[in-house]
Amino acid sequence: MLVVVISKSEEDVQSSSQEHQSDLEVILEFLEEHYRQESQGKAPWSTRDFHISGEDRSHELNLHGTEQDKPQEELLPASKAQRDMGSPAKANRCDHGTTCSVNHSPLHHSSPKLNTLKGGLSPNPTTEECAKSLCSVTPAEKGKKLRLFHFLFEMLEDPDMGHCVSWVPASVGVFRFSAKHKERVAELWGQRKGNRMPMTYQKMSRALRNYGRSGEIIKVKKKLTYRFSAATLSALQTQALSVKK
DNA sequence: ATTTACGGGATTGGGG
DNA sequence: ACCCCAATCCCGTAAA
Repeated sequence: MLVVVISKSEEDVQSSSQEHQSDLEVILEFLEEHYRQESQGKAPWSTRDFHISGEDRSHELNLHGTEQDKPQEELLPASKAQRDMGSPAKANRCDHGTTCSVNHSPLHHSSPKLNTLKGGLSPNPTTEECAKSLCSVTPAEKGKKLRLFHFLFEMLEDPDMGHCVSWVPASVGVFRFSAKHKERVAELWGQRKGNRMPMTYQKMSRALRNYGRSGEIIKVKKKLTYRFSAATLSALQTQALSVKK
């Protein structure tokens, strides 16, 4: 396992671009966490899952997270004005209500679907907390609220939101907010929750940090960057797949 | 020196 | 009434 990582590192050193360097840092973060969990005898994912499929996927992906932000920076010029207006979501892109017509990823309307993780939960039993929390969250069925990490996953799977949040290439489950549009994600989150007061990135990121305790989402030591735990991610992905079918 | 992002204790609110 | 816990508020600190 270490061998794989080392070879990856060398590759990054060779390419020596700053972006690759940053990704490497993220990967190292991931490794540390992995090691931590393993040393507790509770590795929630297999070495294979992490290093092979993860790395392989990274080579397939041709995206560059930081680049993604730039070309579309001005896509949402109205977002601030809309925030001031009070009920912006409906005017802007779909707030996942019943009347949206934007082209969506298959996951887009997943608030009801993602909320039924129970059915699609992967049989990965090692992280009991995660399994428990994911299983217990079936808001649509039970009338509970949508959870923040479901919402974020939904955003991440939505190509239309790529300029606000996006997966970090070459690192499994790691995602990054756009510095310019992070507030937009928070806004949408607040709207989805039906909050009276506008949600902000600051508040949302605090909620994100709270996930650190349960291990559902872990902060990466890099600006605006977080990582889904493997268990959470696989549960969400499994759910996504079952929704697709 | 200033701005932005992070960290975390305290509080709130909904569900069981 | 009480407990639990995710979400939110708020303020201090770190980092760019």
